[in-house]
Amino acid sequence: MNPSPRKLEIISVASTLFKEKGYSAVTMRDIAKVMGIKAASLYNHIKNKEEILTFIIISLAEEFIDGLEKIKSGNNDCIYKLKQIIILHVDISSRNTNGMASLNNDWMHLKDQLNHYLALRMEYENSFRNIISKGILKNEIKNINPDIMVFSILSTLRSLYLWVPKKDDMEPTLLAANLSEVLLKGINK
Amino acid sequence: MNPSPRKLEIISVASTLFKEKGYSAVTMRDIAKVMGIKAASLYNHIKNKEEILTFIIISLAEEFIDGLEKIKSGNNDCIYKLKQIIILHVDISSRNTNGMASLNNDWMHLKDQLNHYLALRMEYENSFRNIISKGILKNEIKNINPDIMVFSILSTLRSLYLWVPKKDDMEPTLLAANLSEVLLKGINK
DNA sequence: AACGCAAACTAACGATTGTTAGTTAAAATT
DNA sequence: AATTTTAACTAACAATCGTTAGTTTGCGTT
Repeated sequence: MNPSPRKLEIISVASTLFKEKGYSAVTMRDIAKVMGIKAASLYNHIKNKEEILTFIIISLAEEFIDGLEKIKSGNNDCIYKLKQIIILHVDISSRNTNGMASLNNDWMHLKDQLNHYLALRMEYENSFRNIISKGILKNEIKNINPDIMVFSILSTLRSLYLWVPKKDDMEPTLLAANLSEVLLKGINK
Repeated sequence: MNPSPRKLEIISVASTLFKEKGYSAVTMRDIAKVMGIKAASLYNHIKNKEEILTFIIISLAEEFIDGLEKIKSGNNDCIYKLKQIIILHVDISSRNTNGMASLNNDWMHLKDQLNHYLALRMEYENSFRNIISKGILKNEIKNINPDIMVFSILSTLRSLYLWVPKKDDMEPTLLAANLSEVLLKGINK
C-alpha cells in the first residue's frame, strides 16, 4: 500500500520541523498546527510518531544504497566512481534537505528499524571504503589510511543538506563539479 | 565564580548523554541516574537544564574563537594557517568528543545565549573564509568558490568528534597530518 | 434519498517533563 | 561545642507528552 498524498504531506511537514529542532523536540501538536488540524487527526493517516521518522530515514537510506549499487556495478575507474558518488549525494541532498537532517541526526531514535538502518549504513560505508582501497591498489589514489579518506569525503557529503539551501542559486551540476575538484584534488595550488 | 568540581561532573555526564540521544531526549532524571542521585539534587549545583547546554556550547565556541584568533595573528602563509586550523580542530575535538556533539547539533536549543552563539559562529566562518580568500589572491590556493572550500573543510572538521573515538589508537598528531594531506592536496594521485 | 467512508473533531488518559519547596544528615567553619 | 554550609533527600506541582475513544461532518457512490 503506497502512502496517501495526505500522509506524504504530514511526513514533509514533519521533516521540516525535525530539521529545525530535531525529532525529540518536535511534538505531534507542532506537526498538526502546521498542517492546520488537531494532533489526534494525524492518526487517521499515520500509525504513530515513530512511523514518520522511520519512513524518512529508511527511504533515504535505501535511495543511497540503490545509487551506490549502480555506481559499483559500472565498469569504471575509482576516480570516476567517486565523482558519481559525489553527484549522488548532491542529487539526493538537494531534493531532500529536510529529510537528510533526520538521516544524519535522528537515526538513534529509531526502534523497530534501528538495526536495519545500521546495517544499511555499514554496507554503504564498506562499499565506499572498498572503492577507495581498490583505487590505492591500482595506484589511482594516494596511499593514505583509507578510513581517513572515507571519513573526510563522507563528512562533507553528509553535511550538504545544511549547505545546499543556503546556495540554492547554485546549479547542482556546478556544485558537484566544484566539490569533485576540492575533494579529489584538494585546494592547494 | 568558577564551576565547582561537582558541577563539572554533572556537565560531563550530561555531555555524554547529549551525544547519545541529543539534548531534547535527555531528561534531568537520566542525568541524575548516571550521577547516582535524584533529579532534584542536581539543582543544588546547576540553575536549570539550559545552563548545562549553554556551558557546554559557549565554552567550546570560545575555545575555537581564541584558537583561531592566535592563528590569524601569526605572520604565516595561508596554507600554514589552514594546517594550524586543522590541528586546532583535532585537538579540541579529541579532548571534547561529547561536548562537540552539542555544539554541532543542539545549539538551536539555546535561549539566552543563542544570539551570542550565532555571532561567534559567524565570526569564525568569516575568519576562515578570509584566510582562504587571501590564499587565492596570493596564488597559494586554487581559484574556486571560497564558500565551497570553507564548507568542505569545515564539514570534515566538524565531524571529527564522531570519528576520533572510533580511532582512539591513532595519534592526534598523525591524524592531523593525514587530514592536512587529504584536505589540502586531495586524494587523487 | 440513503448509505458508506475518509478525515476532521472534542475530550480525555496515564506517563513523563523540568522544576520548586521543605527536610535531613553530614561536613566544614567558627 | 555551636553554628553554618553543602548536598543529598522526599514529595509534589503544573505543563506537556504521545496516543486512544468516540463523535461529527461532508463528499462520492449507490
